[in-house]
Amino acid sequence: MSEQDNQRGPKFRRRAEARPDEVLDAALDLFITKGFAATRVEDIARQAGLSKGAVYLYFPSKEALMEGLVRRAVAPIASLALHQLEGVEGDPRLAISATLRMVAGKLADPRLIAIPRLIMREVVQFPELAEMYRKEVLEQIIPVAIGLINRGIAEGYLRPVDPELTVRSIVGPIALHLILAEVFRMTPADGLAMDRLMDNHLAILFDGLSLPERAK
Amino acid sequence: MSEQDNQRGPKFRRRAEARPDEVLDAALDLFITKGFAATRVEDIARQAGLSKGAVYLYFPSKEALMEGLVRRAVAPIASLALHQLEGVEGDPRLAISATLRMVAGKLADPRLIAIPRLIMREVVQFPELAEMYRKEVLEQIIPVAIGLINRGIAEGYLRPVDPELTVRSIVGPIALHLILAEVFRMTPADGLAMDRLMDNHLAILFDGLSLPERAK
Amino acid sequence: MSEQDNQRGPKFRRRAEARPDEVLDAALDLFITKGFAATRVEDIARQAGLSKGAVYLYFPSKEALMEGLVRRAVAPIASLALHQLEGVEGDPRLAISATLRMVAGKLADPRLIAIPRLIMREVVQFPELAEMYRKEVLEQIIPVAIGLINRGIAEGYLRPVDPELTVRSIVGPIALHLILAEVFRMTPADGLAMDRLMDNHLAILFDGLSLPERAK
Amino acid sequence: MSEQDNQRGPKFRRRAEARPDEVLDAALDLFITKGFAATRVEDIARQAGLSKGAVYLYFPSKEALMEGLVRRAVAPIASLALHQLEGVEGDPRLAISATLRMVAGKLADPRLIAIPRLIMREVVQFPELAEMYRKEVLEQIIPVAIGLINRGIAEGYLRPVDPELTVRSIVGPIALHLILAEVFRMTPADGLAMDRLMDNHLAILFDGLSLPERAK
DNA sequence: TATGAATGAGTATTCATTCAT
DNA sequence: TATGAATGAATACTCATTCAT
Repeated sequence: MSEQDNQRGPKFRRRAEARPDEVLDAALDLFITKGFAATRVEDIARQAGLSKGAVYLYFPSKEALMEGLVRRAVAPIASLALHQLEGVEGDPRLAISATLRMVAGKLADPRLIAIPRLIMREVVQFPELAEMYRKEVLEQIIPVAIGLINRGIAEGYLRPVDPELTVRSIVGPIALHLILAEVFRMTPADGLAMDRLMDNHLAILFDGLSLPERAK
Repeated sequence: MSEQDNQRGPKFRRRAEARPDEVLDAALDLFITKGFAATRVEDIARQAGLSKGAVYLYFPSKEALMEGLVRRAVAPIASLALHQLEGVEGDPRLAISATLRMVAGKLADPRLIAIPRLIMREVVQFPELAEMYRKEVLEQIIPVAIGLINRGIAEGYLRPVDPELTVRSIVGPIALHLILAEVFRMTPADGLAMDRLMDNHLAILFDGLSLPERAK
Repeated sequence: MSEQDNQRGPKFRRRAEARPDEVLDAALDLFITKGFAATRVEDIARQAGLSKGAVYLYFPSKEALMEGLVRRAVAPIASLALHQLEGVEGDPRLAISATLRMVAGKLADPRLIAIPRLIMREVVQFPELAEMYRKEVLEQIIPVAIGLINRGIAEGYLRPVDPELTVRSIVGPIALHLILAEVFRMTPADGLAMDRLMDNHLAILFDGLSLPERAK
Repeated sequence: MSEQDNQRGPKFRRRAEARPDEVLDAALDLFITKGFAATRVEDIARQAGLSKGAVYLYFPSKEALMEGLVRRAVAPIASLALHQLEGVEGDPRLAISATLRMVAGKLADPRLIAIPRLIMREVVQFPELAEMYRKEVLEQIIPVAIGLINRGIAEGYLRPVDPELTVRSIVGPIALHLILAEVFRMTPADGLAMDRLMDNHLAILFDGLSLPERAK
């Protein structure tokens, strides 16, 4: 089999083992761009550089692509934040700041918010995917965060808040910032400005919006 | 002929005036429950209590239903919050608290979050609807909120923050709370607990998560 | 009931008896312009100045409109030519010329070719209409024409031709001229030029295309 | 696996190369038999021996079938008559006779009149098809016929007639004969009798209907 | 493995016809 | 008579999935 044989593919054919991943990449792109329903399997195939029939060699159905997509994304995302939060000592605000800045950085990467966005969009069609994401990602990360907050409270760093609800206060502003940007195209004049958002958010988060009354 | 007679009786029921609204109600229900693509026009018709053909008397296409839905929702939502925020005097934190609690209460009503949820889900298919929502709702409300924050800063109530980004800090936690609940079925053990969320959120928002160092 | 009552109709409401005819006029117009299948009953109603439902007061179905159309057209057309051809004496070529010129004139009137054109177009859907037209129009006229030719032969005016087939030679050129004009938009540079066609046609018809060999 | 196996056996038959042509054959049959509007794409598919979906592999729409039909028919028809008329020498009446008899024979073949009949019927829906037929067929053939007539006149074989209008006199009787037969089921007692028609027509065409006055 | 022709279930939309008013 | 809102059968077209090669 000569070089000519590779005519219509990418420069060189990837090892077959990478195929399912290429299909998932293509599917993710298109599901994000056009939604699940409006994406044709043939589009995915073409974008992945193989034929419609071949997609079915790797995934038994279009729905299986969705599941595969989430399944693939779940593990690395979960471990990502855990390593940041586990085993930190001292002032938990430092850990929160650092982790949040790291997470915010990651989330600005379209490939990484893609999965939760996809789930948010298609949750009515695929409720089991939301559940999987919850179990594999959220329920791994949130308890760690809660533990951190609890420790912060116990050690006198943090006000005695409800840790579970406080997670919303920590992450919510970033989530809303991204939604406004992605869904409604509303960003500050200088773009996504994630750094400025984080500065502003962390300042308020830790020290509050109220101006300390000086002359007390 | 009594009222009961109209229940499901004759083949032809006559113009109800409210028909378009009934159709939109049905469409909203189903679009939320199943998504736009998976909802059949016939389902909408049945749910609205009329025939498939009749839907087309009021709306020229399935897409027009989506547009009609957003268009109908846009005006009242916008005016809702504006009346809360305009013309308030004194400590803006009181206005923010009151408005936020009101908004949070409204958003717990499924009919009201329905539209933004729908837009978030279908934005790739109907980007113009997101834009309409932005113009008619978000760009009406947000500047008022920004104005309030600016006044609060000027009058010495609030820390000198970036008002535009601070809006994310004010509303974000509520948004995330709702997303976790609606999309991922993650609520506190006692349910949506919106009141507790608001208490916790406002405490942090205004006074910060950090415990004031007393004995310093 | 005052003048005001007539608001939305034509200047004054026609006598009700004329209604069916108005409906047929409208139907003919539209069937010719758009074809039977592509014409909506509502279009006919609107063009006739009444409501969709009212059409069904006069005609039980859309197909009945077609039938009514042909039925109405049949009688006058038939009698038209008959009066020209019956009881003429002397050289039948004069009668043929006169009648043909008259017929050609009539056929240039869009309202009059409309019916045969309509039948030609819709014959597969309504074969019984073609049959009706044949019985009521063609089989009335053609025998008279044949009789005329036969007399012309017997009296030594005409060559001994097949009268039935000769009818095609007499009328065919006009038919083709109209088809080329109507269907394929092919007319001489100066328009339909029906007079010139008739002159040319009759010259050939009676005296032949061949140049008489003079010097014989 | 024998030829018989393809009769109607497996669910999937494989690319026959001739598929588009088979689909057009089926479409022509049905369009002629039932008209364009009354023919369902599924009927065409069944008649062509494949599935509805497969039709759309070859033609993007039902209308494209019409266009394909005319496009396919156009070239051979045009060249057909041209070869008859071009380059003939001597008495043009011989060429006219021969060509006309040939054309008449062809037109008696249902497959060949099918296209012009179809165009005549559907011209209001598809005016561009009539135009295509005019350009590709009529405007190819008619000028050649006109040239032949002009030569006949110049060489003293024919009377000085208008060549463009004379084409109607040459072809019209055949056209009308076919219309009477096809549309109105009016044929001579012995059937279509095309030969007798041609004899009668050509006799009149060349020598006229008038009996030469012998005793002159 | 890989292809892509073929299948056929599924759905938005149209429009003749009905009927309450 | 007259209206036009309402009905629902009918149909073009799409696309996930299959399978002969």
